[in-house]
Amino acid sequence: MPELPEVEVVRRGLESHVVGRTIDSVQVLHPRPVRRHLAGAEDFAALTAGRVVLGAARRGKYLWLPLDSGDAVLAHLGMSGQMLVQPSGAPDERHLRVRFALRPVDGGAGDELRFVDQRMFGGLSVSPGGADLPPEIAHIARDPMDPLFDEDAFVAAVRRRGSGIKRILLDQTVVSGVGNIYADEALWRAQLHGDRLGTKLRRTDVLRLLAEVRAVMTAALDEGGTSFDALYVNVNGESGYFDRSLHAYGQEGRACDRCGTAIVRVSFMNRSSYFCPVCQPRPRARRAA
DNA sequence: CAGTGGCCCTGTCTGC
DNA sequence: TGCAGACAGGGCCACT
Repeated sequence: MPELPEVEVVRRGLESHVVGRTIDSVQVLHPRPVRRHLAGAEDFAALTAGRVVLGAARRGKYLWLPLDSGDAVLAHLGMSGQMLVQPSGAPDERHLRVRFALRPVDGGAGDELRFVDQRMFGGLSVSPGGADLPPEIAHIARDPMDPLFDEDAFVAAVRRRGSGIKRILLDQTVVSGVGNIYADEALWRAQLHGDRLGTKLRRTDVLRLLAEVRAVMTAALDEGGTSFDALYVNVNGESGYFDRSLHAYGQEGRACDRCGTAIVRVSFMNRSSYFCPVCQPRPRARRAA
């Protein structure tokens, strides 16, 4: 369940291990992860083989690798995607989907960049001319850790919307990189209920919430960064971050770390929301329900 | 146009 | 034991 901090950790790993390398050959082992590449798997391989990777960039949860052709490999990890660098010859992972053979450097052993994805919500595509910013994701807002993130615009966008603040946090066109876990954690820290309407929030509430989004992401990044030395991306729930630092997400029935009240779980958009019913009181009833 | 909710996908876990 | 169903969930898209 990679969210922004985990994706950033992956980006750093790609930056140090893949940037500057030449892709010798590409093998697509399952069509679904390249479904967004409409021209098909063979075209995907043809456009990436022989190219040099010039960088590793990220916006929100999207990653892209600018190539020397001016195109970019655009990637989304979905909820179970991994990018692994493995020695060529290492046994294939059970859910290996795409293999990029990297040209050996200085006569060293060859290795591979592997896209592994169990549930295949994620995927790869080649973005034509997308080296700077793939047009496919140009509509996505900057994330809260981006130096160019516009706080005033964020506050204005939130206060313009008649949806609950949690849904707004998850809307990639308002702010990117926030998923279900960090949304619940930030709302708990800011003591706001996710159903509070954007239009009814005060500027100070929104700014406090934004600060908490950044705080929880920064904490996760600090912890995630340390367990990543060998470019080993563990996205199967054991980042070490989950058990130690979560106050709300997944804590149903456990005492709130602030007031001791049992954390409540409710269904939300085909998933779950967790919150403290005392620290994060529901907004006043919104007519029939 | 803004807002809402369904769907995609597979592995794991729970309950009958 | 075996099977059905719930659950995990980001982002897209159809619909109101």
